[in-house]
Amino acid sequence: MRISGLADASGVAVATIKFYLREGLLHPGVATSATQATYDDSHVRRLRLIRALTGPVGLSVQQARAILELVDDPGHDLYSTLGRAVGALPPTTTAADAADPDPYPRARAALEALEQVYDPRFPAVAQLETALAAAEDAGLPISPERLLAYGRTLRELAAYDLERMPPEPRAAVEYTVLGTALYEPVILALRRLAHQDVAARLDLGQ
Amino acid sequence: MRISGLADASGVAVATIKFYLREGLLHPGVATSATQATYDDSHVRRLRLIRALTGPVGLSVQQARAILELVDDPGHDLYSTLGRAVGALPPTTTAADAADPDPYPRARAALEALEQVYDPRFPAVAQLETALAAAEDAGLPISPERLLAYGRTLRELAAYDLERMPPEPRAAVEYTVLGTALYEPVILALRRLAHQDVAARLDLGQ
DNA sequence: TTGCATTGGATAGCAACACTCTCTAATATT
DNA sequence: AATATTAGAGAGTGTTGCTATCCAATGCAA
Repeated sequence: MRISGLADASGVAVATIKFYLREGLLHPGVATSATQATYDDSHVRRLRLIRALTGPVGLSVQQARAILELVDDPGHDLYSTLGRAVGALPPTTTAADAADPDPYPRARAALEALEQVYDPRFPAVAQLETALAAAEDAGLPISPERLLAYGRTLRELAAYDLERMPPEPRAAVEYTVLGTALYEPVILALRRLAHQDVAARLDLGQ
Repeated sequence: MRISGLADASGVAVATIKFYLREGLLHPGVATSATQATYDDSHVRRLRLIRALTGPVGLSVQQARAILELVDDPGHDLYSTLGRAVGALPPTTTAADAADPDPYPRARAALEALEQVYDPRFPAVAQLETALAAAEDAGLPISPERLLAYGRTLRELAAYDLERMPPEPRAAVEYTVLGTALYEPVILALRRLAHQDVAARLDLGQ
């Protein structure tokens, strides 16, 4: 398959495919001459993945590249690979000042209350801190009880996810990394729909 | 307080405040002369909210304006106000073709399985459909069982949220609209941390 | 009251982003 | 032989979220 065939098969414009090649999101085809290369099904699948990440998931090209690199070349332990995947996902946070003895007070309190194992260098800790601070700044602070309720519920979901992890390591990394990214929009949509469902029942009951 | 005082009090640059005024995110101060206006605490609070929405929550200026307008001027029923709020939130989806008899097959199946009340015009339905289609395209389809598990759990969380809704209508709208937007990053961060916690315990157990 | 600082308001500029277009020389295809 | 397509590189485009510059009017301190 040549580039125009790949464009047809994937629904992505030739110019855009060339852009992804240049940006290193898509592996090159096999060159058959100075002006020709052939592409196969792996390119079609990869393009679908790229479009899913840059489209519905809302990643930038940079973030998508980071995720794809992790899938292509995962580390050996799940814990740190997950950490790196989350670091590539929005919202982007900057590392805390090394001199600060307690850079994430809100997040630390929440995680201690939940009795969760965590590493302060893990990006999601900073993300949690930032999100909690933002809610506070906006005048809607999250109470410890609510945080506990949220945390417990989400931990159930996480356990559900990891119980269903494929046994083969390579597939496991793909499952966890892509699952983190791809399932988040589903979770947000379901939460929004659940709110509306509950609100509708309340309105009807009035 | 003049504009430079507002800048000091909020930590937002004068030029940026002017930008928000122009864009209609921030209400004007009270003009005291042709070249002077005074700002008060309501402007400081609003700026904090704007920064929370455009920063950690990741909204564009356009989206933030839509949310703020809803908070300023809510409708009377919670259900439709929530609908409009979700419509302003990412991921943005386009309306389905009116001719299509079943524009959201995946979302419909999920919501029917969950026995949830929903309106197909509600933006989160399209968001769910898009997210489910993206997961499929990327090669990680979400099984009906998983969707059911996610949906049930998130419905519990939604019920928890609405139980704690303030009684006063105006405050209720602010709570639901801002809570939808502001708490989402918290939920994502908690989910990511829960995954890592579960993964760490698995690694240790090996 | 003189003179420097600040203000509101308008306009222009800028850097990042995700493409998209154009061009060229080398090949394929017919 | 004529036409189309390709890889690869570079420049151009439209959008976004500020940021900088200017101006004339005003405030305020000496």
